[in-house]
Amino acid sequence: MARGKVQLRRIENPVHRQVTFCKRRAGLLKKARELSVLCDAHIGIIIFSAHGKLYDLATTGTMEELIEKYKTASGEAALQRDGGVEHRMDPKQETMVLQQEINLLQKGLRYIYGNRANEHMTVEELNALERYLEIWMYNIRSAKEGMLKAANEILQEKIVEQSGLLDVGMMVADQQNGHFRTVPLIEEITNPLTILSGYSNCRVSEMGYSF
Amino acid sequence: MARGKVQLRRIENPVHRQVTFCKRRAGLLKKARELSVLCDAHIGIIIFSAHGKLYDLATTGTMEELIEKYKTASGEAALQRDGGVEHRMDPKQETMVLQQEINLLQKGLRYIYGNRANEHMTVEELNALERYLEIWMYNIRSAKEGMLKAANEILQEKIVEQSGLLDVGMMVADQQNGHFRTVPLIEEITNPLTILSGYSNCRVSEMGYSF
DNA sequence: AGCTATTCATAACA
DNA sequence: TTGTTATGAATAGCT
Repeated sequence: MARGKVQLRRIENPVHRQVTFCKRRAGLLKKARELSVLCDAHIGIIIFSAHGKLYDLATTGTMEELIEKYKTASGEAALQRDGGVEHRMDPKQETMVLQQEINLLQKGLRYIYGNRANEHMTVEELNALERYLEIWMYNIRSAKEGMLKAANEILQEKIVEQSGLLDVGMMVADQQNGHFRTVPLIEEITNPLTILSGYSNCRVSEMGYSF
Repeated sequence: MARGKVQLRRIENPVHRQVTFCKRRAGLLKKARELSVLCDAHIGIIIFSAHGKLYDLATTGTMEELIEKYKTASGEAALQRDGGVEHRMDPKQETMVLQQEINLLQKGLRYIYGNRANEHMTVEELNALERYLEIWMYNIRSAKEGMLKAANEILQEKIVEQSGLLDVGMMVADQQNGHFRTVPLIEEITNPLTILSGYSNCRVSEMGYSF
């Protein structure tokens, strides 16, 4: 920033690095204090030097209070507070949320293929991220389709062998009226994450599979 | 800092204050990232706007990790920190870990899909996201495999045993009748990524698959 | 730690 | 919001 443009990479010279660390750290904390005052913001900053020494700033109250607020705001504390069950949303609402989340995932994936230049990451890093997400998407879709398709095929097959006395299909109870209804098959399920995470997240026995 | 020296007090004009908040917040986070890279520092920043909206940055790993380091470094006794197994099995702890994964993924998505100028991920965060995705993939495969295997076994078993007396399919009991366990399909799923990270070391048989 | 020469950040404006 | 520009600030390289 002065007498030479700075390169955005680690300063190799230890002396230079230490000096820069002191100066910029002071600058960063000053900026934070200014932002806090100018805009009524509450700011907490935690800095660990390379050797592990801690520097911190809390413009409002204590760092602990900010951390608590952070945990609440980032959604973690909410689950702990109200015991996990009662606060849960109605299934349909939850489904909508999940669907939106999946849409966002899919949008993100589409965006990757948009081939945008980026100034904050190296090409190698972006490529690595792309590869992971490609693999991710592939496996999600494959797993979803493979699992449900195979499950349906097995069911169909077994039922046919049993001479068709039984109702064929996956059934699930409607929690509202206690009636059974058919579980949507693969065509209706556009959200691979939801499906897999749903099954994965539960023990099968707890899911009420009954054959 | 330009076209007029700034006064270090709250900006009264709401429009000016909001604009300044946006710009200076971006500047602050940029400075933090630079300091982190240049000097090998690990930095966490928590910003609450006047209205309570959260903005955060963790240049290394996750904010939670930095908070843990902070609590240790600042001499506070770490709360309820004990043996790995018990710790791992505690649902609340598990929820915390999973929520961290979710936050990371969502941040990744914001980075990918949203305005890259406003959302930044460090290499460390990207690496963490990569690790989560790997675990995720592994568990999806395990779950799929486990489900199909279990389903096959049970279908074989039950169909032979029951000789077609029972309905074949996935059934769920109404929670009220107590006869079957409720299937926590959607309502137990707080987020797609919440998959199995707690079960990643379990074999299918250990996951309680039973029909 | 101080001291500039420069680059950077950004307040006001569009 | 997004961009432009005139200026005030921050700071890299030296002492």
